[in-house]
Amino acid sequence: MDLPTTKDRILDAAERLFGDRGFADTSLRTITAEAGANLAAVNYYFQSKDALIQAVFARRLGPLNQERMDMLDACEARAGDGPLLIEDVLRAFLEPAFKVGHERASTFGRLLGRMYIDPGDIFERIFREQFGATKVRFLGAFRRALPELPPEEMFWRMHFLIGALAHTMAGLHHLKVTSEGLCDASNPETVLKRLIPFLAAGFRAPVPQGDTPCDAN
Amino acid sequence: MDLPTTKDRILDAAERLFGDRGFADTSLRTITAEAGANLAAVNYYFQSKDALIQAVFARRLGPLNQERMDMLDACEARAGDGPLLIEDVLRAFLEPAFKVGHERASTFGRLLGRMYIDPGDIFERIFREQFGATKVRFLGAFRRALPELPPEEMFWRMHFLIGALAHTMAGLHHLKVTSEGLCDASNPETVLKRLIPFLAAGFRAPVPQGDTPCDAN
DNA sequence: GTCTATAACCTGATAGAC
DNA sequence: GTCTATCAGGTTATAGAC
Repeated sequence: MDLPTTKDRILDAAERLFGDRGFADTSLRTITAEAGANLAAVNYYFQSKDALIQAVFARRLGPLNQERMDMLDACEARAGDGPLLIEDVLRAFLEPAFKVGHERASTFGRLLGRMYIDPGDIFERIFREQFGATKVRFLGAFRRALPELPPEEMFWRMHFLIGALAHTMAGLHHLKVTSEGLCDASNPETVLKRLIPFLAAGFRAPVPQGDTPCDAN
Repeated sequence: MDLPTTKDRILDAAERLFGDRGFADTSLRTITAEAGANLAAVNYYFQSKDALIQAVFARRLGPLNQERMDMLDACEARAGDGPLLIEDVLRAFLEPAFKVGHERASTFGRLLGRMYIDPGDIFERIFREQFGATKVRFLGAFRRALPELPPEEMFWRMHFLIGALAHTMAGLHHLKVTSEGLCDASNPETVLKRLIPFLAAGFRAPVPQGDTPCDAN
């Protein structure tokens, strides 16, 4: 077995430190020091700090979103012409995220959660490049699972879903402190078993008044 | 009517810029330039950048959490010995946040959303100092509204609630883009009318298996 | 590929004139 | 209270030796 390359060690260190402290607060010096690499190495392998940030995300987001699609494929194959269960769609979207968070000792989990909130043009681009196809596929699946939901309401509920996901992944430590150790998230399945029913019930909630339903015309 | 003081102009500029770009990415020079003040003024009125960040939060969070408590008081007075409706507890927690976000042209809204995610010891302290009493009061109210919910599950669901709130406030622009302009949140009541039913249904969802209910002994 | 050295710049903070 | 000037230190990025 080969030792990890310098490039990989830099990516690993960056992933952990960005997740811990944020992007602006993590210097290339800190990253290369933790990676046991030279400061100049980060400019040799990547061109700039921004490019390093992009590389950190690209390494995980490609496989992550592929797994989401695969799970959704399996869901739809199983459903055939029958109804699509909202719980299954939610699991296809959430489980790969929590699994990669857990595998990487939750380092990438914090990072993924932070991506949705942190500012900067980089993230707008990362989002467009990495999530475009995923967004379209899941939007369709959510609509198929809940056809009576008006499009506007669907976007809102997906927005709430993203919020619960991002904060749950980024703030698990926060939860442990607040609950005085009662809540433990060392196993991704523990989180999913609670998050999926919560969100499924939210998605199934009656549509608030004043909205035009999909099939009103 | 008096013009805003230099101190207030600095606070206003800091509030806006911190919300837009984050804390580490906003320099004191940028803040004082936007405020039309001198760089040294920020160290004259506040002692340090950290102290300025704290002041920005303290100016709004005190009144915000007081209003939450007041609304909860009114809820509980109305309920008397009867049941407490989860929708009312949620509104007491959410409405003041969205109202302050809207009044301030959503500048403080983005900032408030970011607070939950951004790193650093400052925020842990802000959270402890500003939210301690609020957390205790609302935990009690949520328990009274849903007494059958096990404590662990309650913490999880409050965690999901915070996530939906934070991301909804911080990422409203994101939602507008994703929905291609379909979703508009210029009015706080519009958001609440969608968020409260979604979350209420989530809180009322059946408890997942394997949990010990409150009244199991 | 990996290093040292350094350029060019930005940061928060402060001293001291007015 | 408000300004200029500056300090001391950090940052990214790069040039060039090995």
